[in-house]
Amino acid sequence: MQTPVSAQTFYAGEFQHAIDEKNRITIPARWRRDEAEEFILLPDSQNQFLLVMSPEEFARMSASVEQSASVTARDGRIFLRQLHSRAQHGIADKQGRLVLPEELCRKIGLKGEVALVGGRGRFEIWNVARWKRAHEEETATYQHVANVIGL
Amino acid sequence: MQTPVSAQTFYAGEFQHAIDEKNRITIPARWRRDEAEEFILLPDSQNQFLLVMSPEEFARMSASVEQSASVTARDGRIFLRQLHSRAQHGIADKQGRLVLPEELCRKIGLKGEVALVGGRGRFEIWNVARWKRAHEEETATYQHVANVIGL
DNA sequence: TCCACTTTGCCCCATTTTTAACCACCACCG
DNA sequence: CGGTGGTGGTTAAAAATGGGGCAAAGTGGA
Repeated sequence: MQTPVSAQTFYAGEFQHAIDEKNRITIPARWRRDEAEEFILLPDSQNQFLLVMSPEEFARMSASVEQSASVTARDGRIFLRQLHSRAQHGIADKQGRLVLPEELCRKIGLKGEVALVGGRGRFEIWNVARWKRAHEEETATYQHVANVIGL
Repeated sequence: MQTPVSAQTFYAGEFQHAIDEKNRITIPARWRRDEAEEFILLPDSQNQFLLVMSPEEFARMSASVEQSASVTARDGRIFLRQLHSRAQHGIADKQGRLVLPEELCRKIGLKGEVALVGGRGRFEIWNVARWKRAHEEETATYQHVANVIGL
């Protein structure tokens, strides 16, 4: 692997893009690494949003579950089984667009406008309306912590 | 990392500049390090002003949250999530101007004239009117503390 | 089992919109 | 007056978007 954990990709910012009738989403140019990049698509446990990450990041995530002290070996196995069956491959086309399977879009409610939310090692794709709602809830926590650490 | 904490950049002073219709702000010449410098743009938790810092400084900030004893693990996670999604990359052009995303300007109310306020490792960009108000409030506290420590 | 026929995915091209590089001026300060 | 720093506009490049067409894969019937 070329990227050590400490140099994890950082997807900065938040974007709002269209998703067209063919379920294609343009990945922000600043987030692109190489042409025809490969991603793992993973709906979150509540089907609220779609997690997108590199195969390497996915491997890291799997590994961290296995090593977690707070999860029993049995639960870990079951979790990983589901994790792998829920995950899908996604490949960006030469225009830098990610094509999403029809069913995923329906399940998560991705249509028209979607929000792309950056993060460390991964990013999320949301239905815009739902994202705004979820975002506001988190803002309270954000402000609280910001005050504590003086930001 | 090349810059040790002790050699943190210090942006001295306070400037008042125009922001043009393309949302470009000239960074004071004295604050410039290299050509086409890269910054992280982070709105403060109340959207009162825009924090600008180097990627290194941002990494330091993230790390300090993770290590803070006064924040629970869960709150820390939520905070970091938001921190990373709120932050944006900004690159200065060859004239030494920072281009701000349209939405950030709207959210924080940056238009026409803005105030650039220096600090340790970072600086802030304010709406002029709001800055003056906040500044006056702070001046009282400053004088009080100055008297206490004999400055 | 083989041959239509439909469906889906992928690739490429064209258009519009946005972003970044470049150039030129003005104004202030030494 | 001369250089540096700040500002405004123009041009060129890149990104976002939309649609068309070919090819491979899947389906059903003879």
